[in-house]
Amino acid sequence: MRLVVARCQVDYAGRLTAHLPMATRVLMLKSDGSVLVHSDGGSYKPLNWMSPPCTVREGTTDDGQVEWTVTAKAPKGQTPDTLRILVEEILHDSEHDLGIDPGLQKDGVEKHLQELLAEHPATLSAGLTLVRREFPTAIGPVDLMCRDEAGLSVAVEIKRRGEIDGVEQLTRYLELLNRDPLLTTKGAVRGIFAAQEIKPQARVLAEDRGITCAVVDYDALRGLDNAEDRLF
Amino acid sequence: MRLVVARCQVDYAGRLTAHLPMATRVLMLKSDGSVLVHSDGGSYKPLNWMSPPCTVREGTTDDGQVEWTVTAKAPKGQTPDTLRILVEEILHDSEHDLGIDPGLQKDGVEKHLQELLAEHPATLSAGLTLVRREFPTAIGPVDLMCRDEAGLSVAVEIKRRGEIDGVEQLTRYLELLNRDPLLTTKGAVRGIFAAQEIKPQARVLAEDRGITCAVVDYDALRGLDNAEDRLF
DNA sequence: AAGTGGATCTCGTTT
DNA sequence: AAACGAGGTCCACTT
Repeated sequence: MRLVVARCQVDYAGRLTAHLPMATRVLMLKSDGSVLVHSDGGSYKPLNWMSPPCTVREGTTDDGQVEWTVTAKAPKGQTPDTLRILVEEILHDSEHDLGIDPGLQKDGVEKHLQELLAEHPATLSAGLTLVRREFPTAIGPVDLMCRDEAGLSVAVEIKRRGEIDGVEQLTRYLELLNRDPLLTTKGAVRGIFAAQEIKPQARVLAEDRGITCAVVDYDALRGLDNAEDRLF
Repeated sequence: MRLVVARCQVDYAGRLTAHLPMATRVLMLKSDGSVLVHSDGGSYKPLNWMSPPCTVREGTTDDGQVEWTVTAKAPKGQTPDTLRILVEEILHDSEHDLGIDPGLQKDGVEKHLQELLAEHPATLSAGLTLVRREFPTAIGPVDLMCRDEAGLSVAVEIKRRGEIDGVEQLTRYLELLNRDPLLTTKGAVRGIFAAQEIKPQARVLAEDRGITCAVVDYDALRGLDNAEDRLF
């Protein structure tokens, strides 16, 4: 990774043509050949860039100015995109060995949602209390096992996006759970399908099978949680 | 703009939660408070980031480690997104004054002409039909690629003011396009140089090279377009 | 200000 | 490998 701060002008030709007038900018040259041109503002998107795979060629113009030409690997039969950086003055230039990056862990919302709903099961249905998280069955753990005011067992399946396969999953769980005499003493196990967003098809299927749909307000739950944290 | 290379760990909580294990990365702290965390690879998208408006607070943990907490301006009633950067070791740290950036030029006026002519290619030459806009070549996209009544390919270069360099540009495109057997089955690719105003020198050069000049009546084209809009 | 559609989209997952 | 959908989308333009 090479970090350069320079007065430069940038021209891009590819799907579109674009031009950056001479000004001071940050150039990030990654070891895979990709180049990012950033200004001091805006969002995470660079003013201009070249995505890998691509190659950087360093040259000089007739005037003796430094010129970087970044050429993308052309898709077969197509023409390569090019990024031309004309450097007027280099204000900073440093090279850094970052090593390989272990990469981003997206602790999906699903897991966080499960934690939050385990803390606040009553938001799903009034009077609901948690029995345990990750309640084991022969075909995998049920996200939340709860009990309602009437003492009935309630199995909760949590998804970020509620789609048909999630309903199928919960249905299979309910099938198994309803064979367990310990869970059905007061009556059949109820199912709640909880998600931030429930697709229409999934909702129809769920309701057809007597499964309750619960649209979860993630932000509200987080707020609820934070409010409690502040109390203690 | 502050550029930092550091061994750090990053945690994001917002629409989703995400975690970056301890590793060496580049941190870009822009003057609007926004922060970008980049690795040495991937595309222009940072591993993690915080978009403006947001604020950075520099603190120290109980262990004495540097910790940056970036907090987004929360939408009303909602909980703010946060980005926590735990810094283990700083390998590079520099501050740069970039000034304001003049911003990206995405060829604008010319673009509208291109749209209008793409809608009405026959105004350039009777019987002309559009094949595609921004037809790609190795040295940049041809504004319009068309076909005439005889089935010949026609490359159209559009300028607001037609000057010599525009003719040179179209000449380069034609040179490349005429090497493509798919475009030249019925004969050589023709060129049309279209502009609101064509300078005499450019006209001479174009005609010398067998390129047709077309003076575009911008107002008439707009009228034509509006008339069609009224019909449908 | 809110909504809409495109993007040099990027980034996953599925087919 | 291509196709499809979602995104902490971003971004410009419209209502």
